[in-house]
Amino acid sequence: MDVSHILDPLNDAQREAVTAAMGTRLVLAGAGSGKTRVLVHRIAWLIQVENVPPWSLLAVTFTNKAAREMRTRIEEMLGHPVGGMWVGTFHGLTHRFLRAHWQDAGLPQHFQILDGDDQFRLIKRILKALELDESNWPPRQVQSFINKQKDEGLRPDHVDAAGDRYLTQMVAVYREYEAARTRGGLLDFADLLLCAHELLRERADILHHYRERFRHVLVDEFQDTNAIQYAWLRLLVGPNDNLFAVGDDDQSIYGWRGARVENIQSLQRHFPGSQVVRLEQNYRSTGTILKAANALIARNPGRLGKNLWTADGEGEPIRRYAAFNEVDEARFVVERIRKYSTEEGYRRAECAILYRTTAQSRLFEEALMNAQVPFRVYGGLRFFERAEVRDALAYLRLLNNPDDDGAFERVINTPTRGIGERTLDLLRERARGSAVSLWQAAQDLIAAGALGPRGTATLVHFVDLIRNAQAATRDLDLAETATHVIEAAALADFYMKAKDGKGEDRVENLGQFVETAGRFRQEVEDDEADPLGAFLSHAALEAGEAQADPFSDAVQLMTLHSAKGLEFPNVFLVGLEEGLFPHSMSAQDPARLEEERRLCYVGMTRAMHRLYVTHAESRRLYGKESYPQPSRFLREVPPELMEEVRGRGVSRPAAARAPVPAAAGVMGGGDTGGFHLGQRVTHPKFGEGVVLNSEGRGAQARIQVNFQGVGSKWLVLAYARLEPAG
DNA sequence: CATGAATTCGTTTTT
DNA sequence: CGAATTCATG
Repeated sequence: MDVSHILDPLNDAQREAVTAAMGTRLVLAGAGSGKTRVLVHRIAWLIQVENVPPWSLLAVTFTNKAAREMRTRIEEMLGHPVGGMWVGTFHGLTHRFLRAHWQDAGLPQHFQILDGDDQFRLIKRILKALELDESNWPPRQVQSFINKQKDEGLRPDHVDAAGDRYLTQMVAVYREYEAARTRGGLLDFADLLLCAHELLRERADILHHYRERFRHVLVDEFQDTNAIQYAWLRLLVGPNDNLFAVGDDDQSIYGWRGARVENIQSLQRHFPGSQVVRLEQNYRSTGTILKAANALIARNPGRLGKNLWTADGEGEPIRRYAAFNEVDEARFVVERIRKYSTEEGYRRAECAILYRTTAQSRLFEEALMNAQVPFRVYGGLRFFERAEVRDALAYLRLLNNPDDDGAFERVINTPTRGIGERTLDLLRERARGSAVSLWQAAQDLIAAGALGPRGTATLVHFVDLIRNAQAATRDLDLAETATHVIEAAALADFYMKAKDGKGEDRVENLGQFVETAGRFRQEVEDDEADPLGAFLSHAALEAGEAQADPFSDAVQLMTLHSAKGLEFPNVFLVGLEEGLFPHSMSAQDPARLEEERRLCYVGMTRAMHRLYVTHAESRRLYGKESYPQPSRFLREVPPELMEEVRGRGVSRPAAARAPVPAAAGVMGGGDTGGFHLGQRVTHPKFGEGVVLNSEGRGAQARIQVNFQGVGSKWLVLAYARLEPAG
């Protein structure tokens, strides 16, 4: 077998990983070191050289996009489609597994998936039923509690709430949630893994079968795995010991949603024969960018250790720009982008603006709009998340299973058909009282004549609508069914009449929805027994692309989180200010601060040729002016790698120079002697600076001032001869 | 039951 | 400041 096509494009470390003998391998793949390439080539190596049959391979990723990319690249490399191999996301694969083993897992045959939004609504309904006040029990908090437990593999019975009133109540809600979820024949995202794990754990025969089959398990982005995902992997791999995990502890940025970097260390403990390969040669960035990123991330303790290097040149210095305010920051960035795209021949799509929080995008959107520069913002609503699409989906769900309370609640009055809160409350009460679905309760109340003429009529109308649609679509395919239901419910009319001006868009999306359903039907095996059920799962597991035309040449705007895995010739990392980045919510906890630093590392390593870091000296935040210090991350980059960009000689706007006085002593908690935070002051020895903080009162009062060129100092107010800067 | 006013509350997000 | 959600009123 000629293996040159597999090995020739690889460097030594990559080759070592790809050709490794059987056994568990941990590939620590630095940013831009060819991680996907290694995964793809490893699979090609196993199939073509080690003669591993494709059906004994399982490759798992986090996102559908990554899964698609991996499959495409494998098939390109092999020159033909690979049948039998399982490539997908954790959720996609476990879903497939549970669909095959619904009976063993004790699930209804046509169980459906509860997505995040449905889950949230269900929790709200439960809180209401339990008469818990939402201000004391915020649904978001309850939701994250439940998901956290599940991500740790804990069912309600496993949570030890002894003696803790708060926990006890949370667990009670969790239990009630589980009951409602089970009644509806639903699994949430975490359940997919939890149930798959439990089934493998409890059924030796099934476990044996899958271990025999999947002799090779490969995982991408291993540092992002949570407890249950890792437990599932371990169980599946078992004594085969053929786990090929690729990850980078320095790019772990999802700790807040349950990811455990520690899994990387655990892997080496749990698989004692495992070997580590480091990929440190970077093919993306200039030497300067890598040096800066290395220096930054070196501040984090407890790393596995990795130093990126490049065979290419140093490149340009990192450019740092101190903007007067957030508007100036946006103006500056847009001006540079214009310059690069007009004078230097870069495409606009080769410029990315990366920010910490989504709220920051607006300023850049405005500035780009003013400058008439096309742009694309990532992370908006995706196709299956649009209200009109979710409405149409809810109708399909109701056809599929009328006892789906979530779907019922969503469309009972969409379009408005005169069923209000009071009728709905009666329904809910009845449903809860007799432990039946809302659908069943509706029939019962109609039969009992318990509703009054108006309520009865509207409810009968709705029940008939669903029943008739069920009957009428029995022999129709997916797209025809969707069309029928949209017609029958008069959804298009409803959106057109809504005066939010989005009617046209919405109706167009409905059309696209029908098309999507049609296309799905074609892609799915013809022998799919339950195309509607499969389509609904697909909609839940894959929310689709976030609109926008990926081919247009537009500046890319996104959060640092969504930038992971991408690269751009010109990167603008904006808002590098204390409080914003690192975010104030993470400032207290060292672990979270380290994650912020990794986020910064991820951002910097997205840049190929040029990296800009910007911060504003004054920023309007929540309607108030703030005067943030430059981010500590700026100080953690060696100064010799950076070059300050001066403004174009525009004079500082008066607003930034002389902020509106705030009440003395309020913000810093101390006595400021008439100065206020953010005020510019002069000191006979240290020169000009900005008031940052204060503490103490009277003779003890101290004030912190950040002096230009000197740094920040705490001064005793009584002795410091401070004067307002003129 | 729909509409505008009042109020609240501000990370990161995939499946 | 602005969105998103709740509240009071035709």
